[in-house]
Amino acid sequence: MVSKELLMKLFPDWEKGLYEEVMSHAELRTADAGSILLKKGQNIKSAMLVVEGTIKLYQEDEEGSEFFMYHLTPGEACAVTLVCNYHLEQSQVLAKAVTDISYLAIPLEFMDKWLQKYKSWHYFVIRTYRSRYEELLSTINEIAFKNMDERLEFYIKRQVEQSGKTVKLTHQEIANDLNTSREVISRLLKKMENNGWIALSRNAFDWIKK
Amino acid sequence: MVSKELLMKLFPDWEKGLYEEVMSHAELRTADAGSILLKKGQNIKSAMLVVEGTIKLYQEDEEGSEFFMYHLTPGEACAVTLVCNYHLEQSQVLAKAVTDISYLAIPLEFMDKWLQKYKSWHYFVIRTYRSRYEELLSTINEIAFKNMDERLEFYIKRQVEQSGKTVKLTHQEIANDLNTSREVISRLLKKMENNGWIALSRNAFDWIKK
DNA sequence: TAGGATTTGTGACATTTATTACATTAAAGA
DNA sequence: TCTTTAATGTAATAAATGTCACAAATCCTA
Repeated sequence: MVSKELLMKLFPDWEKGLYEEVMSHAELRTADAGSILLKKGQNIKSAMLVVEGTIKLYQEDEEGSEFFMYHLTPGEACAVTLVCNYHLEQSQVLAKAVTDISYLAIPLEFMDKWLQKYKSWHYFVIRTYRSRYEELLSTINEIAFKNMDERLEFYIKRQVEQSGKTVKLTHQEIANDLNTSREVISRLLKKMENNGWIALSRNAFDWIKK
Repeated sequence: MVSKELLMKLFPDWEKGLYEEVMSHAELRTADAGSILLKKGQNIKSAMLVVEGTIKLYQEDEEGSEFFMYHLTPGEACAVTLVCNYHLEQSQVLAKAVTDISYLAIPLEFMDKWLQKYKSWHYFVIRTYRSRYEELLSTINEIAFKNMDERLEFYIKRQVEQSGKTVKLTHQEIANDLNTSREVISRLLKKMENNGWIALSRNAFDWIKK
């Protein structure tokens, strides 16, 4: 069970009654770093609100390649799971836990009830969609207009925002997120090191620019 | 002024009172084919609901290149204009009329009022954001995973859905929408013609595949 | 209908990214 | 420590796309 205090901290704009409902109907689940929370094509069974840790959202293609879109952090919700009219709705995205996480899983039948009942929930859903829409816009901005060196820089900065100067990712993992090859990332990281932007080590590097 | 009948046809799920409000507060505006309705960075002054014609939504980069994302057709609304908390909100996107259009312009002060007052408006906003989010997902799917030949095919199919088998666009215009060069498009279209997918002519071509 | 403007076709070449192939290095176990 | 595995470095080459240059076709207008 989640405490009301925690809920109020994570979701400060909710109505009183909504906290109570969440406490009685949401299940607090945990998942290990690296585990897959939602797959493309999988039926959505519950809404997902992040309590602790970081989740990465991906677009998945037919062959199983994954393209990183944005992070979800505590107090944020997975937009696609919030609006499911019928139970057979399938996920369009892939969600993976980056760290060990805990999240609230809310059965879908409450989604429509709460939309009817709580204004603050309605606003929460709208704000969630709006902010995810904006994340996708900036993702599109990157891939539509920029070359891999700039995209990598943007990508690293987003990681640094999430988890600090030390980025604990292998070149291969970064390559997968950006849908390119490991060699390309190795070369570009080496160039960044030569420029004094990062300090490379094994399985990780530090962002030291500026 | 718009008739209630038209509104009911375009926006069938609204509440009675909402139709009245729209009729008294929305301004029906027209714009010529090709005109720009919203620029990146421009202050948003009113919400935009399409009544007639087609609008194209673009992502714009710093140098002014434009990348096509999706169409808006009658009964649809421009998501970014629907949720503006304060009046200084700036547009993240570029909106252009493809055909001569008419649309409802609703002053921003009503956005929050109607969210408070009309459930059907709330649902309308959520549905709008959800469907635009999904459009962006499929746009990302194209640019992240596919080569230009497949992207061009996808692009043409979307045009055909909008305006029929005859696509009235120059190679240069298509190149701008896909952020590539005219030569690339000319070559790929020529290949499609050789494959019997399209019939080329000046300023336009026909999609004849299948 | 001649001349100019726009659109399209196409070759040559540059750049960016992807692929292949291996060597080297660091970490993890046995 | 020695072995094994995973991660990284790097060159050579291929493929996709972008750029430049100019010809040809089509349309528009004087």
